[in-house]
Amino acid sequence: MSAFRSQVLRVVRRIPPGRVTNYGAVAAMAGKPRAARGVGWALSGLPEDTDVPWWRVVNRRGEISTPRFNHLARIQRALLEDEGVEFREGRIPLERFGWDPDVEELEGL
DNA sequence: ACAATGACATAAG
DNA sequence: GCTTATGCCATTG
Repeated sequence: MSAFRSQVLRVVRRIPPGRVTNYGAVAAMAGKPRAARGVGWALSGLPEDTDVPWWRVVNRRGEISTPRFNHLARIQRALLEDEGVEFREGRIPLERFGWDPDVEELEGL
């Protein structure tokens, strides 16, 4: 278990329900702004019973980046919709559901 | 240490 | 907007 992976999981756990973020942002919050791929790897090894909301992590376009040939993508979408996240033409409007620490404070004002 | 892989990101055509 | 190419980071053989 690398420190990087622990950080990634810690960050993903902070993502509020009904919101999504991208790998790059998670990587940045984990301390490695360019480790988006590392984040993807970290999430790929998560167990099903994990307490980490990995489904709130999508790619920069707001699309589900999980393998299309796997059930994973399907359950991810189901979980997101269940939290109130809307899918627009197969992708999520990051302008509304995209989560960023800065935006979080702006909205909280 | 090197090469290859991956749930990525960004730039260029 | 889509397809390629390049860069980046962590992990594995």
